[in-house]
Amino acid sequence: MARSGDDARRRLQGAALELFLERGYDDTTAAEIAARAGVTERTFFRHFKDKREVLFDGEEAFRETLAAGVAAAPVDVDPLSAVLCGYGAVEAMIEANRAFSEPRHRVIASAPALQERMLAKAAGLVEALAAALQRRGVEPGVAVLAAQVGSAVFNRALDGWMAQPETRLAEHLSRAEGELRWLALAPRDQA
Amino acid sequence: MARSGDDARRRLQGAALELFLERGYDDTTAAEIAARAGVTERTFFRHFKDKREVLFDGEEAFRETLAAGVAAAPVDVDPLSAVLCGYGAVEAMIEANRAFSEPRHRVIASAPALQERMLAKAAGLVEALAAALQRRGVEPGVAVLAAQVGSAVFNRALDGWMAQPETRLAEHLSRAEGELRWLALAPRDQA
DNA sequence: GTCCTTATGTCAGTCACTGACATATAGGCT
DNA sequence: AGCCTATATGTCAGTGACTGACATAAGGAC
Repeated sequence: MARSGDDARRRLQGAALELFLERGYDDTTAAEIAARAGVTERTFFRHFKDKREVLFDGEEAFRETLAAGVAAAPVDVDPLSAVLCGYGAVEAMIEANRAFSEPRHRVIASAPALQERMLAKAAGLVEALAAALQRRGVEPGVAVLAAQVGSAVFNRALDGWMAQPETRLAEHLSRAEGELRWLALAPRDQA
Repeated sequence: MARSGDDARRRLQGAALELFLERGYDDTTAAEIAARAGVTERTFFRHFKDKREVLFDGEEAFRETLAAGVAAAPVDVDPLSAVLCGYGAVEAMIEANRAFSEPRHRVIASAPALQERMLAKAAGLVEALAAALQRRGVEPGVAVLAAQVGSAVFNRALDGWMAQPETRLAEHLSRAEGELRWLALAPRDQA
């Protein structure tokens, strides 16, 4: 009955997404997810630290790619640009997963508990970005600031891309970057 | 036995903070908190939606003050400055509560579940800021971006203030704002 | 085949949290 | 005073997330 373990893991993720879409997150029990995946509740909690986590797999790989992207940025660029380089490195990853992340996003948006976890994951990414910046010699406090600002820019780009998927993510990113620069150096404007 | 209800609420918050400091968040049960406050577990959950929430009271008032600060900003200022005006409006509130928020912050930092809730509360503040900006005529997407960036600046200021409480929060704020402007318009720099 | 590792099942238990119902108390009304 | 209503609380039973301890089965190395 026990083969690779990764099979069960994937079945659990699929079953969870299905059930969350069908009945909603709160009305789905871990035991039900496990049953649909053909395993027991205990196995569910061996694969995932808690019920929320079943929707947040692969965030570690994402974080590492992001940090690698920052590390790979040209030595002489400013911190914010380095962060945006990091995000550039994960664009492909994101654009490839759109079909899966769309329903996932809908589920997350419907359950406060999942939104909380998403925010925690995002904070983890910011932390990783800041750490990568520090390795480039950026002062810790400024590194966190740059990482958070970069994250905000990326969020803006993501939202735009969700609304207009026909335009490339990279395009949305540079558009958001432009908005940031306008915001930051427009003391005396307004539409 | 039932007087104002607010008494019990305050006792619960005090008991929770004490116990979390003594034994840690995870090793403290809601029943224990209730017992120390002289009420039952059921009463605890009548006052607070869940165990985490006992440490996050008053965030609603904070959010409203923040939004009011944005609304009260001069009509002609740019979005980011309006957000910083909002934060300026809560400075006094924060500086006054330092004695209480220091141990609270320590507890939160020690428990992942509490950090998650804190992030959720911060996201709520950003949402309120963005909504306030929209009421000033700022386009929704840009409003969220400005709110997040402003929040990042304020976080930076808060960290600085925690480390150097002898300097006023306002001073840290304008310092952080300077760092942001440097970050956003320094394509071609680096220390 | 034996042995070891790993994925899983089983079971009992703790604790967060909820709904339903009973009770007590403060304060207003007559 | 006596009554009445709203509100804070107590009591109790129940669900579901999550954990620790122990048993078992399957795959690979020898």
